Amino acid sequence: MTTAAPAPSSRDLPHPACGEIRLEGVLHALSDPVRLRIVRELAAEGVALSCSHFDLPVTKSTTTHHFRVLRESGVIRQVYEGTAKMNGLRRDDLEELFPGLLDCLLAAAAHQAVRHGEG
Amino acid sequence: MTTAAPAPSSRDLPHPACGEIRLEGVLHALSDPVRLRIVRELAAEGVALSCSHFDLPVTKSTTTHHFRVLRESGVIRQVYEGTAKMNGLRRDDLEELFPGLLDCLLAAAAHQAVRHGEG
DNA sequence: CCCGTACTACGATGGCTATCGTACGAGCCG
DNA sequence: CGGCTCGTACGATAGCCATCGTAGTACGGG
Repeated sequence: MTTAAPAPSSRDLPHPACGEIRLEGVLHALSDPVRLRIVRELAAEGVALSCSHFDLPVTKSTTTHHFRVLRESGVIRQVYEGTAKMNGLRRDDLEELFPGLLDCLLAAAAHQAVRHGEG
Repeated sequence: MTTAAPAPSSRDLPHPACGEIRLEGVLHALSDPVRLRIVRELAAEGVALSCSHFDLPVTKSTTTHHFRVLRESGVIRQVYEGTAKMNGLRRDDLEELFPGLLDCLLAAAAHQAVRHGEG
């Protein structure tokens, strides 16, 4: 079977190990409106999404930059799938490192969104 | 009695109203190690502390800067008291705006501190 | 094989920011 | 008053960072 060897594509991306994820880095990543929006959308959909799925108010170069910041801070995991790059929240890792934090942050963001229109 | 007029000192500092506090700003404020440390210490003590109470690895100028960032982001409240400037967490305001967030962040910071020595 | 789509890499740029040093203002104490 | 402590203001600096445009790579389909 050797089903344990995925290697669907030769391109793979560097992710921080759980022990390397820093709270300050996570907070910094989420302190940008564009990135916070990305994370909120990922959480809402619940599944990995391609970069092109998002309709962001910045160019594609900048979008790439934001996704990289999220990946390098440990917030998301990125995997190539054909030409698409799928982005998924590292929910389990974050939950283990900072229990309850992600949900709390998402709730806070939702709370704020309701207050400032954009329900 | 007109006990409602404090005015203990002519100097008072501008604070954001609750409606002006933005989650992104709070996260950005807490994404700096020095500032996160300040907030953790304020939370641990539970009372307002003077700037000079903290033993930070930066000069006094920089300390002033960090306290201002915390105040302008809505995380702390600063009040002069004689020559000292007392700093207190805006726990109630933050709790109303982002329920549970502050405690969650503090727990995450504590969790990380345990993991990376400094228990 | 050619093309289109998805994303990246690189370089430039302007703005923010963490840091410092020095000089100063505000209150307290002797 | 004179000096002390606390904290600020201002200017400088260096580094980071969000943004863009252009050019390029990787993959899949006709």
